[in-house]
Amino acid sequence: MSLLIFNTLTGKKEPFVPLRENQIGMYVCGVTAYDYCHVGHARAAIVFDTLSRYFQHLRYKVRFVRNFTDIDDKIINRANEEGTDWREVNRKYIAAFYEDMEKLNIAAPTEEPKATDHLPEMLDMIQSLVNQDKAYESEGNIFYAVKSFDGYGRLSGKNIADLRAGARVKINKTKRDPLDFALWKKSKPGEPFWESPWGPGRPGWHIECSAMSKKYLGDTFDIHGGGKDLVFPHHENEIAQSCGCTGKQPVRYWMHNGFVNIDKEKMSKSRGNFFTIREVYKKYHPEVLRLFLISSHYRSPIDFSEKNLADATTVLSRFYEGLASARKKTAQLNEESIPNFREKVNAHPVTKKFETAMNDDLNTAVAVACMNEELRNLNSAAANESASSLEKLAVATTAWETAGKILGLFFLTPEKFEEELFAIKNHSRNLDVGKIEKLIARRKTARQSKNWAEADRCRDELNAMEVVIEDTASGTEWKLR
RNA sequence: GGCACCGUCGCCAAGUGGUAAGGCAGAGGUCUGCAAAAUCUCUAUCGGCGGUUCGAUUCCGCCCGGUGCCUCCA
Repeated sequence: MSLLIFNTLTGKKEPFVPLRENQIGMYVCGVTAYDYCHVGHARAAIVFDTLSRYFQHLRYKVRFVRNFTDIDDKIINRANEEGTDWREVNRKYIAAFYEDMEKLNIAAPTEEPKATDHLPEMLDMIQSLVNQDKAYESEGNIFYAVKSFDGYGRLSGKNIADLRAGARVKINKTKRDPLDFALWKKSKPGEPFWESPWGPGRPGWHIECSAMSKKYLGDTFDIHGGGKDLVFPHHENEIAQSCGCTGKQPVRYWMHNGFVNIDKEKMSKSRGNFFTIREVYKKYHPEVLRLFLISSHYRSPIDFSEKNLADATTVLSRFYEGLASARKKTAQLNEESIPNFREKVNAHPVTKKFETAMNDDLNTAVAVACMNEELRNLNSAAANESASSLEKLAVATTAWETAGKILGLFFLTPEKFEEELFAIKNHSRNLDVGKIEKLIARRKTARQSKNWAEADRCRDELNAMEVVIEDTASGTEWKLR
């Protein structure tokens, strides 16, 4: 049973074999810091965070690099629009990025390099390409000569001859070939610039990833990830640059996640059909968003909709409630009191099923299904009075919870989750908690005197406020529908 | 125009050459004063037409429908 990963380069699922035993080098394209992140960014972050967590579960040491593009036309434009400095734009949106990601329980990567901190590395690479005649200067710009690299197009499955250069973008007359791309762009007056052997300018977009992945992970590393939209030209160009420079294949496994759609169409900035992550947080819990995004396979498109988020909310609430009741039932047990606890957890059927799903190209959809199935067992066992089964329940609960944590779930206590969910649901309703509690107390009194009619009246009133009550052994509990 | 991908229950979503996971919604039962929660049971032959095969939803071809990439984009 080994891990299979779909490699964009070959178009097939391949057994994953790391370059160095027990150690993985992984580079994921981060964001250009010029605006708030949308749900598409969340998906990419979640996919590769989950992959990293799973690698760690498999006892690999992961060196995870995720960059920030902090110099680019869009950043400069945004600075002009907002009437500030481009550095201020970076500061603002990188801070926002961290806020959004933390709430999604995205773990910090090992390294988070920024393009502008790596000018020497980029200039070195460009120089090397120029020296080898794989890049040329034209009017203060440096372009990569695509024709000099015969592997160009392999990643994206494109035939260079088939590309209709200029079909959608004006042909730049300063290039020798329309497919050539900029390694270095001459700066225009008033733009930020760095000195170079070819005059003042700034790096092209693609070169930063080649330079930074090389610096932090070496000439060849295991995994490079990003959204499908980066396959061409970004990653294609990266291969051309890195390979052109070092003569080595830079990446062993290329992984690309599918898009988040709205009404079947790709969510994107240019279409304007996007929801920022922070907008979503106003109505749905961040962990709900995470669960929703891992409920489909990472390479499939996923349709973002209110119904889907609402369904995910229902499921996650069930997860947390099940976790709470299973833990409550096994509260008097601990790891030490159960012989070979860890081994039992690792050998538990849910652990095995979970690993089988994840080993199949990170099939989180099946992994979530496993959790749903096991939850039924957990709930049944938690409702069972038999003390002899408690040990089993404790093992099963930990196995189940561990699987959830690898998926990046259960980063809150059930109580905290419930509290935050309440806050989100109540945000638009603004219910009077005092009134709710008063009604529950009145119902309690009525029930004690078997005045069912009065008790039901109280409940109807609560129901009208979308308050659902639940009579348990330890008293009446309530939550928002 | 080139190159890819997708079309599975009302909705979401896995999957396999031998007759289809899971979730939401729905129906019924248990439990409950009644509810709720939990639990149990039930609900699809996989866009269409051909082909290959003992057998296809799963492979091949065509058609229909949808999407993506060929510009920046997770």
